[in-house]
Amino acid sequence: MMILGLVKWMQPVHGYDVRRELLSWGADKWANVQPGSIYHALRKLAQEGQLREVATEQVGARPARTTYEITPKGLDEFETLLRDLWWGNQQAADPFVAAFAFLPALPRPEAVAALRSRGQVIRAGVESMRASMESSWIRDSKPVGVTWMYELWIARGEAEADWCDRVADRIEAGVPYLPESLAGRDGWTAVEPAPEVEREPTPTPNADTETEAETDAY
Amino acid sequence: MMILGLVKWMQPVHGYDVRRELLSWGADKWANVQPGSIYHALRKLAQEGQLREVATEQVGARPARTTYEITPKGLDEFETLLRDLWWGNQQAADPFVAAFAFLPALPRPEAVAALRSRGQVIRAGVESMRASMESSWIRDSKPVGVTWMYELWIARGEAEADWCDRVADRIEAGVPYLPESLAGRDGWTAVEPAPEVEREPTPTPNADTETEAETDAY
DNA sequence: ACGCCGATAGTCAAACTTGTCTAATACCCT
DNA sequence: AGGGTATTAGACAAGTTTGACTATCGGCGT
Repeated sequence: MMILGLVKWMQPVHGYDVRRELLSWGADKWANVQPGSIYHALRKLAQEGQLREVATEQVGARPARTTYEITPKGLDEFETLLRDLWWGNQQAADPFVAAFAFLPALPRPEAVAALRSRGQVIRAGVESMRASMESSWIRDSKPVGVTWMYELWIARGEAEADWCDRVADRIEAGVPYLPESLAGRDGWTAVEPAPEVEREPTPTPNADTETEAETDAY
Repeated sequence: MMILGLVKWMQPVHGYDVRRELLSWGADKWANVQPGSIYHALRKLAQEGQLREVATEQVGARPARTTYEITPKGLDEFETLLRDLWWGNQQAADPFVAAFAFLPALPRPEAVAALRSRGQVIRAGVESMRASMESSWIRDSKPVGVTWMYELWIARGEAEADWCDRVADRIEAGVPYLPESLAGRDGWTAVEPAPEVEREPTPTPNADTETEAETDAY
């Protein structure tokens, strides 16, 4: 419950504020919270007694906005939730890994190309993060934790980019996909060769905050 | 949709088979596919014409089971889906990062302890993965891709564990959370000191068997 | 021979997410 | 002043995921 935490820290807030803060953190990318979910979450939390409605003002004929603040019960819940996340160790779901599981379904040259491209994209992302980490804007207008988070992403990114290259090399070298014991087995026939259009690293829209280096990619 | 791929490779299958295969891959952890979703997915895919119902047998008085196989349309869809995932680069949502964002809400000593513990847990996981990678069972009864996936996890894990230690050191050293420019600002008051119950590193995650993960809500 | 346990196969309602829509106001540029 | 765009707040329906639940069959220990 990110949202609980945000309310705690921005008290009292209305949904729109929460939404903006989340987006400014880029949290829609790394937490599973899209703007659309916020209001529902707020209402549900309020109804569970973890938040309390504090006021409902209306400006002109615009939608009325309701401000919330956290209740002791909510604080409590936040605390345990936070601790669970800090102490617990859960493996995040990664769509790429899922796709990688189907490695043999892709023609070798394409797999190699994809991995190489991925490696590059990741490295570019790492670079751009490193840059914005050093930018003074981040450095002295955001809590240090933000920088540290960047460091984590960078570390992960580097590890992953290296892995991409390593694996690409192996695939290129023709390492067989199956151990001999299963050699005959197929069903793992590759998908049609390739869609002739050569792919370029999909231009991922990025850049929340400034530092708009169009060096794309996360 | 992983499931399409699985059906392609195990054709013809019924839901339960898919479920078992997924669980045997541990895919409920790293893909977002819980057993409960499978049947819904199958029906939806069938209804969209990407799968075709092939038979419905019934053994005794047990629930009837329906077997599916993939259609050309499904193959097509799978192909593009697969390529999107291989080429696209999307940042996976990570609950820990979300929690880390609330760093200042935790008393320093606890944050340090939690990070250290996390580092250890991750290292232990890495070790156990390394072990099962070397085990002959994996080596010659599973596709090589599996080993490579382990390598990825190991690389990531090592990067992350190091990061944990680094950050723990800094927090311990008392590095301030906010830049001076924001020094006065609070609202980031830490949560109650600590629930005196000492936490222990969650039981070391074992690579090929179950690992508990707790649900987070928003 | 009998009861218990785990595997088999799948259903279902509830919870959660998400993208899209509305509709008024503020801002900007010429 | 006028017209276009962006911002402000939030509602909503549709789609997905999930955990909990059924009910049967096959073995295994005793």
